[in-house]
Amino acid sequence: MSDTPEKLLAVAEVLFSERGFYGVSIAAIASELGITKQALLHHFKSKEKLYGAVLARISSDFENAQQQVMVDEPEPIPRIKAFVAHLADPSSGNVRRTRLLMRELLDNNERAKQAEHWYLKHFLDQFVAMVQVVPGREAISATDNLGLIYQWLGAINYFLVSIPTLSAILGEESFEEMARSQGEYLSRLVDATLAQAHK
Amino acid sequence: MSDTPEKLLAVAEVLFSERGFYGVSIAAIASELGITKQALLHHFKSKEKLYGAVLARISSDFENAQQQVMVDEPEPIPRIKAFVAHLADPSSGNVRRTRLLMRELLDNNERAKQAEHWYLKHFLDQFVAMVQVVPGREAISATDNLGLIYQWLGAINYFLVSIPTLSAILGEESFEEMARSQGEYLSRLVDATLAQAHK
DNA sequence: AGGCGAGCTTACCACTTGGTAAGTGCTGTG
DNA sequence: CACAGCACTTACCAAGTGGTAAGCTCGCCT
Repeated sequence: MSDTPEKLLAVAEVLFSERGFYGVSIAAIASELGITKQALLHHFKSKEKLYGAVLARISSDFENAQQQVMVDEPEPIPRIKAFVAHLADPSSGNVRRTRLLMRELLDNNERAKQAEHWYLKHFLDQFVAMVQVVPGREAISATDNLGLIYQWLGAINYFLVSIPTLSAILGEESFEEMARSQGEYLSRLVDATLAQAHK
Repeated sequence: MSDTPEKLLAVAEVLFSERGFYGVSIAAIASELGITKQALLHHFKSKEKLYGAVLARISSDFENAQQQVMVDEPEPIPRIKAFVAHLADPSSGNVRRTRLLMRELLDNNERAKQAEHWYLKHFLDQFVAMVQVVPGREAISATDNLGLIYQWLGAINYFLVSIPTLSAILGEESFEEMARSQGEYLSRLVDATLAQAHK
């Protein structure tokens, strides 16, 4: 077979995001790939390390998107909006990545308490820097800016994670309406929270 | 032993919220309770049913809190703020409940796709009703109001779920600063998003 | 030609999983 | 006193878990 490691990680990402670390066996991932469990263990020495490689891939994807928007959009506020819109875009793989990161957020204090490097630390630092160049926010502490970012990330991630449930309880057409408006909701959220910041 | 069912559910809630449905075995829950696995299976016929009972308990807790705030606080906006503050209060058991519900949100489309009654449906309906009585929002569609609520819930839940991670990456003192400001952040979020709503 | 390591495979391991079956002791109630 | 039913136990099970050990085949380098 000899799939590329990229292919292995992509499949593992899908399964881990759908069922979580404990919910997926290495045998299940291997079977999805059409290889044996031991072939998978041959590439990544353990299940933990495979999972870690998946996380590292996601964090590097996010940082690339961040660099991209820094180049594409020079104005601070439109840049933030563009980045928020990218993170919330369900047509990218971000729904899957968001689900996986949410699971990691829930599990990591059990499994990786001593791992001092949190995968998204750099991503968050960059995000804070993006907010701190907005006129009027330079004087605001990094912690307060992070608090703001967490509101945005919370709104984005909670919606993405809820998509299957919302779709089921609202019905297809009501959900579609809500999903279509989501971009506008988020844009307004960024405006509103940035505007009233000078408390 | 003959613990009350309440005690069994409380312990199961703690474990499920920490490690998730797949991460906890019924044997682990039973051992934490000091009873045998089969004693636990005797009360709740299966692991699924035990988990369902835990979820039902949480949703009834939330609805009770909702009824309470309806009585205590007659003014629409202060009522919403009080309820948001309650949900975000880490000193209540809400951190645990939020974690569990977040896991359920991630897992339920796998495990309970056909279960037409979503545990928090009534909670959400009530919440929409709370927003719809705010002056100026009566004319706004339920879907749009739900979109707003999802931003609040996202901000609250994402922060609560992130507490262990944030505490680890920021350090204890920076995290404490952020946590102390959290109530104020949320109050401003509600104000800001309600204020600019008349698009 | 010989050796070597990458990339597998088959065989196996101890352990845990959720769940069943059958029985035991206790506490009513007729 | 008999008997029903609740709460619980021991004994067991098939299926799956992550992981190890050892061997096989191939291309590549000396």
